[in-house]
Amino acid sequence: MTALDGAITECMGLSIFSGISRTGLKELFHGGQVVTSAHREHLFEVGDSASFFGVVLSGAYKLSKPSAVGEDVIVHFSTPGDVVAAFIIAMPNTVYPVTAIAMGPSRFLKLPRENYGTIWKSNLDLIFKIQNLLSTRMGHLQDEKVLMKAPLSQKVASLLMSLLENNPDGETTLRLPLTRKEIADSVGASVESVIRIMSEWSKQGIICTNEQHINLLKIEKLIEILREH
Amino acid sequence: MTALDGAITECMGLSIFSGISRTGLKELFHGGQVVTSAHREHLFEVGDSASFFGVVLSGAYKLSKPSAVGEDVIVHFSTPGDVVAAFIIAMPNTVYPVTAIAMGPSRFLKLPRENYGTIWKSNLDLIFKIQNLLSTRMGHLQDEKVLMKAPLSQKVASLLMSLLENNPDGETTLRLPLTRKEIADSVGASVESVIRIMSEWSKQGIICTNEQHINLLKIEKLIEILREH
DNA sequence: CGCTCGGTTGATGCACATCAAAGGCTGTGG
DNA sequence: CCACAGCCTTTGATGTGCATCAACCGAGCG
Repeated sequence: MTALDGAITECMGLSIFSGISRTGLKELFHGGQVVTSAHREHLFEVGDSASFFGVVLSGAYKLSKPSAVGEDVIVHFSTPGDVVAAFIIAMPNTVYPVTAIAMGPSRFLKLPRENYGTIWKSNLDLIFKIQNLLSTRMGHLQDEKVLMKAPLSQKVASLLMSLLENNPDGETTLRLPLTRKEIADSVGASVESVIRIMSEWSKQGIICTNEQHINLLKIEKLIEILREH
Repeated sequence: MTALDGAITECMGLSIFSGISRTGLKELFHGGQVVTSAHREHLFEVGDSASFFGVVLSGAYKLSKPSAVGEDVIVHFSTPGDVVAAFIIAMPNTVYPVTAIAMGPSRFLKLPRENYGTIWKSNLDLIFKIQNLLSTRMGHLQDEKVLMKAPLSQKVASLLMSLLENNPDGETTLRLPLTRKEIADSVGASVESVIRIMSEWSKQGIICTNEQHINLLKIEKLIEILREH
């Protein structure tokens, strides 16, 4: 229970729950529990019957789908404050369309699916905030599609810039610990190609990595790369 | 007014409005008007301030975004019964993120943005149906992303198969009139490459085109192509 | 001390894009 | 009625961005 109380406190700061009182959150989170995931631990797998949704509290999870070749494609990075699987839960009898895997130690507020149909659904304001969340996520997918024909460097630059949006102003080091492989899986390229591009950027001092944390030193340069051609 | 009445009748058959009475629809469509678009006519442009949303009545519209190169990328084909721009309208002060262009003569039920915030919003059931619509559309975008690394033939096959979903059972000729260029813009390839693949299929009797209407003669073959490698 | 994991580099090949040219078809204006 | 422009399709020749394969290094770890 104390973990849940802590989670409630954490959630009060999130924009998606703004305007909701502590007791309101207690209701929304009824029957919920905080789960902690180790690095690379699976929260749920594609094809599992969808029995819960929830909120990312700390760390991060990557949502990926297996491709025909067996290689996974990452469709979304879920960072703290992100609501996961809410849209799926809204539909009857569904399975998760993606696998959720922890990137580094992470914490997740796990809520029973029933909550959505009852308590969450009755909060119209919340429903619309979730719809907006879904809408912006779709916007990102569309933006990626637009870059389909663009050179790989632009895809990588675009990914890094979009991850920057989660950062507080001025902070240029991405919160998310990202391996080159994960970048490759996200933009649909091979690790080697991503490495070739990023080590070139490192040489030029545009970016700088340590311990999988990427620091975007010269954002103007990245923007320039996006405009190229 | 009579055109609007006709539109109401047409909409009564749509699953998204199921369970809503004629008078209910009259309310939802208050202030609406039926616009007819000629082939290639623009319904709205990317960047326009979003003043209306609506329902496709007949024909079809392609939703596309301009890429850096100037070439357009098609993000969605909207066919009859599809609700367009509802998610955008839900957010305050937004512009259209895509351009909508008629594919052949088409008809569109144009509704003032105010309706969404007032009448539509108060129908919880409708809101959730729209959310599901958004959710499945996002699912398609994700599926496309998974195919990023797949050979072009699979992307084209996947597109054709997904368009088949709109068809009544047994009907294998796509309702949507599609040019090779549109297919290319949708899967992120060049016209020539799409043509090379599809004319090979034509020779093999897998598909058959006339007047931009594509008939999928051997669906098993297409499924086989999707499973390959 | 072997193991896996993340990063890196070079050599080779292929699936596409790109460029070029041409023919049919439709609509439009002189 | 013809000329002309745009659009759609097609085919061939040529080039290239990136995947693939192969090998190697350092770091953490049981």
